[in-house]
Amino acid sequence: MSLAHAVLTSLKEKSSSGYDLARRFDKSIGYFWHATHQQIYRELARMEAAGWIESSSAPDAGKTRKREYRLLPAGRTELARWAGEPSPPMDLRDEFMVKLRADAALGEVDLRDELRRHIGLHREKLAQYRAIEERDFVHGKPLSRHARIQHMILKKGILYEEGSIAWGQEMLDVLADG
Amino acid sequence: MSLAHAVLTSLKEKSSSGYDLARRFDKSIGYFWHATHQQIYRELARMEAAGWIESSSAPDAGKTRKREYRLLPAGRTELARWAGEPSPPMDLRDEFMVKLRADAALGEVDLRDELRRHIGLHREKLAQYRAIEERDFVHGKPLSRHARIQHMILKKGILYEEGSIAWGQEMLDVLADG
DNA sequence: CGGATTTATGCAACCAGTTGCATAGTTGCA
DNA sequence: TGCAACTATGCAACTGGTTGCATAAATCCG
Repeated sequence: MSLAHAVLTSLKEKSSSGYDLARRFDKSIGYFWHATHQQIYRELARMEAAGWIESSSAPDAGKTRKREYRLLPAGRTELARWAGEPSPPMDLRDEFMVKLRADAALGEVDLRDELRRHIGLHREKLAQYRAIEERDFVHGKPLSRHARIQHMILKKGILYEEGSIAWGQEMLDVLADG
Repeated sequence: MSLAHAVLTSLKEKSSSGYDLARRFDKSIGYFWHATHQQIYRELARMEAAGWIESSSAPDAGKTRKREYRLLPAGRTELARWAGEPSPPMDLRDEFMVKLRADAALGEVDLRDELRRHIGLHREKLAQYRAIEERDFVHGKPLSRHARIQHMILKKGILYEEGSIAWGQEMLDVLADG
């Protein structure tokens, strides 16, 4: 399971509350591993019970229930152990591909509008990623190892979105001829 | 949920036993939606209860328990209804990306061997896909709408594998400099 | 002042996917 | 003849992910 370890990584970078983690997730590792706030709270509770992290009322909590979670040495050890293990290659699960195949078999469904919508979504994400790239990585100055790895992770996302857009255009041509 | 509809699509193409479906799954739509034999048998039972498919002892069953499942009109209607609904864009869930990020944060994990292994797996899949492409789609003769759509689905897979290989090479350079 | 939105946490129920195991007939082969 | 491998189906238990809901304080804004 990766969610716990993704959270540990986030906490290594910065001690945070569950809420902050949930938001930061969507803007970083979330490109490759999405999680709802529910899952994150559940993992935090488990990991605290396992002694991987600890928590206390957040410094900026005021009267709220806000808690801050911090990585413990046992959590760091566990993260390193897990990172060194082999991982299965990503498996693709694309519902739209299944629908295309259904259309191929039935020949009575018009998927062009839906495909155009998807291309639009890919364009939006690509624009977001490019904005982050320009802001964080591309201004000539030399980058740290940490930053170069993060840049490559972002690039993987950019590559995927670009590929999806190009492929979508071609698919649109095929559906138009039908 | 898509698994049921992926199975319906397969049955539209050809009435089959659960075992055959499980094997064909890995060689077609399985690129974009993997399923174990367990899941498939469970879906078949549900769909038969719902009246979407029917079954009888397979013609070539002999003394075995082998059953053949067939699509019913209600199943075809359901498949068309579902295919016309909007679908969420695929969400990426790549464990290796999470590990890379852990490495970036910890700076003590060497992921180069694992990355090389992944590049190798992508090359293997790419070779498989290319072999299927040559066998089924590329011999000059004009293709039906059905075949052109299937070809595009395969191309999506090819594009993904090619992108992963190229990206992996670049990532290897970044990890080498560390 | 008061209602809408945002921050922040969490329970409970459900659903989908995975794993381990059991069963039973068929085929290959030494 | 016997046993290993393959075809074929299925149950039960578990894990991970999703959805709906509940709570509660802070902040925004007319």
